[in-house]
Amino acid sequence: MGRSPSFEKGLKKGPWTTEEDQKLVAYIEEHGHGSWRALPVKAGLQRCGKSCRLRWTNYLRPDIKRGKFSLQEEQTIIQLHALLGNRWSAIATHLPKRTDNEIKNYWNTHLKKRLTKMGIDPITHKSRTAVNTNLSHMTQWENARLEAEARLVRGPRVASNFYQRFHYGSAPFINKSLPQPLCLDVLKAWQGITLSKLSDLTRLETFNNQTLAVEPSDMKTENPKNNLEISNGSVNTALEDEGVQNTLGVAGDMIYQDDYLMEAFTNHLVNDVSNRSFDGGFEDVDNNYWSNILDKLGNSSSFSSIF
DNA sequence: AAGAACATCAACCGCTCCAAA
DNA sequence: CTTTGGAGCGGTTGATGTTCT
Repeated sequence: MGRSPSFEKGLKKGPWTTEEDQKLVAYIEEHGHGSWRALPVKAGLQRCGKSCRLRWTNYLRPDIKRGKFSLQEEQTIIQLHALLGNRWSAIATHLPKRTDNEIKNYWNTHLKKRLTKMGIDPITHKSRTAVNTNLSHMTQWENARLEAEARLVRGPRVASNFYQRFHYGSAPFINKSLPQPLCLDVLKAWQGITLSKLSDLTRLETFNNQTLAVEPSDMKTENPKNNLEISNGSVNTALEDEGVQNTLGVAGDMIYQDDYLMEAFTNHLVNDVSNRSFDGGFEDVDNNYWSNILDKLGNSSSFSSIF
């Protein structure tokens, strides 16, 4: 837009000093930021408005949570990234008190590398290892997701439409007068269910005395695609008794761990929506679709009963 | 101990979006 | 409808810190 770079106006660049921070905070606390462009002069800062806005939104704002990301935050980022791609601001809206910049940095410096180490393409979220004896039964879910993503990621516009239509309900065919159940709320609901059910599973380890082949540390950190092996049929029975077998995605003799289960659910969701949208147009995916899933999640959390 | 290599993250740049004129 | 300019987004840079050789 032809705005002059800050250096042409003799404005300061680089790291902010404590004094500058204090000036900015003091001004905004008293007057609000108002026009960012006008703010620096009023606040007595030799900075461009853009620099002030960035400093405030990414660092000085009082409602910012700093420090290490929790496991749940990491999971949320990975899941949302699988769904939304590099739309950091959209991802940030679902991580309270975290900034898009922080999430972006965290993804690039930690999560991306971790996924790569695990053999997962951080862009497509596809497993790089075609053959893995322990994962062979996951192929169906993986394929379903890939097919769905392939349709969705034909171009940024398609992906963008997908997100905007489902998240914001901004498409003209959606009745804006109704409250919009959000697809990401569905994901959150599912996440809540799987996390609670994993607590059940942990309890079952001691209940059954036939331990699942997993250490607590494996359940939460470096290897989300580790499987929980059921050591014998009695555990299966116990799971059925608990009513969590289907919920936890038991397939054959395996149970998917929480992270993978979340991803599997996302895949089902993307696939289901994608199929509907291409078969009958986006019009088919409206409030009722999300309400329906939320209802089903409230009553039953199995894949088969939802999709 | 020293310097090279790598990791982290605050900050910047260029671009797009969108409301207002 | 077109133009303008403010705000925000995502990619990238570079200063600084940490680890490795």
